[in-house]
Formats: sequence, C-alpha cells, structure tokens
Amino acid sequence: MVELETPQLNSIFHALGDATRRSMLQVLAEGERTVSQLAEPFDMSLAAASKHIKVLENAGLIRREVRWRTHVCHLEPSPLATAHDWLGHYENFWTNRLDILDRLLRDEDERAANSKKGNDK
Amino acid sequence: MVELETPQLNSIFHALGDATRRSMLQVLAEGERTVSQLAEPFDMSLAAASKHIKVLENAGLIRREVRWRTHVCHLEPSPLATAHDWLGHYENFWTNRLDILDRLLRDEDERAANSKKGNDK
DNA sequence: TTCTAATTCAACCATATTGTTGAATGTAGT
DNA sequence: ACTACATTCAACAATATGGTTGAATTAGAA
Repeated sequence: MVELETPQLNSIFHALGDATRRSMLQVLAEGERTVSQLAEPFDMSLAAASKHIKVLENAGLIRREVRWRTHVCHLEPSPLATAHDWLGHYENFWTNRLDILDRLLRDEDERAANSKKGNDK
Repeated sequence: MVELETPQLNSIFHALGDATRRSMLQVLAEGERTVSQLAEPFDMSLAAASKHIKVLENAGLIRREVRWRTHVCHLEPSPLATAHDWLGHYENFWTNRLDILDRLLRDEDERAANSKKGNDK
C-alpha cells in the first residue's frame, strides 16, 4: 500500500516543481480567481499562463467552473494532501533523530554481518 | 517569509516528480545503498540510473560518501521536510473545511465590495 | 448581425529531460 | 604493469516542457 498512487504523484509533484504554478496555487489559497486574474502577475502571454493552469488542472490541484464567459478556478486540496502524506511517510527522518540513528545502526549491523566480520572489537 | 526558498523547491519537487527517483528514496529509507544497488531494480542502464541519482543529489535529497571505490548514498531528510512544510501551509484546506468556507466567504465579501455593490440586500 | 472580451487552439521554436552506447576514470588486487 | 570493478563522462537521439504568435471559439451586448 506504499506506492499505489504513483501516476498521480508524478503529475502532482511535476506540477509543483514550477515557481509560476506554485505561485498560482498561493493566490488561489486566498480565494477563487479567473484565468486572466491568475495570469496577470506574470510576465508571459495569456496562452502560456493558460498552459500552466492546465497542468495544475490535470494534476487535480485546481478545478475550473465556467461561469459566464470567464473560467473561475479554485484550489482542490486533496492532491496536496496526497503529496503531503507521501512526504509524511519520511517524517521520522527529520523529526526523530533517534529513529534515523537507529536505522543507520541497524543497517550497519546488517552490512557488517553480510560482508566482512573481521573488524569488530 | 512565504516563498523565499523557491529555487530549492523547484529542484526538490522536480526530483520527486519521477517514480524511479521516488522509488530510490524509498529504498534509501531502509538504509544506505551503493549506486549499483540503487540501480539494480530498474530496467535501465547504469548511466541512466546514475543520472537519476545525480538529480536527487542536486536537490539535496541524498548525500554520497565515496567509500573505497563504491559510492554509498544515504537519505538527506531536510529537503523532504522543506517540501512537507510548504505543503503543510495548505493543510487547513483539507482538514478544516470551516476554514476554507471562511476564506471563500471573506473573498466573496471583498470581491463584492470591490466591483459592483448593487446586489446586496 | 456585429462587436467585444475571455479563453483556448495550432503551429512553431528553444531548451531540458531521459534514455542509449562506448570510452574514460580511479582504485584495489595480482 | 595488468586486470577487474564501480562509476562517470561524452555524444547522441527521442520526447517533454515552456514560451511565442495569430487564428478560432464562445457568448453576451449593441
């Protein structure tokens, strides 16, 4: 049950790997925005911004509601939660230093027993 | 203090956006591994795996210790924590539904006050 | 119908990414 | 000096990504 959601994670992390898109998400955290509102802060064509928005949409990070002739986007938090959960799987490694030490020592033992066992004591 | 770490996040999220690399991190969570050990499960050349490892290394997600003639890699948790923190910034959106409702309402008000104020009451 | 606005589509270009293969590097053992 | 091993480097190819511009779409307003 560890890596079943691989394809989702690919698109989610890929979408997050671009500063423009992360910035768009931050704006959307303050409330819904139209495509042109999302595009406005960036020094790029509307078509380019539209592509970024589509990447976010394909990753499931935002949803779009076609309202009148404008497309209103809003944050969809569940993929963020999925990514957050995946990272949380590693939480012990940065919070509980004893845990990582324990793992490293356990691994040392294993390797020592496996390869050469002449140097101990 | 919200988006100061942008360049790091670019490389971190980009590195995480590939299933091969995430899989390598999962193996490294069990203990250190050499380059060839990391490459072994994958149906690709050693050179290709070496490139993946370099991507992880450049993102700071792993560190490498040249031990004898083998390169031993181990997990470096801090960038994972950075990414986790960034995502945690959105935690309210998937845990506390009241919060998101609050935000949306606040935004509604703001927008209503800003554009046309003829429809209220 | 025609005008205008918001957005996408299509074609294109430059660069990045991911993979390949074969040669090069560095180091220990013989 | 030679061999064997672990890894990287270099050159190349295929595909993906991120940007551009100009035309197409869509739908209300005049």
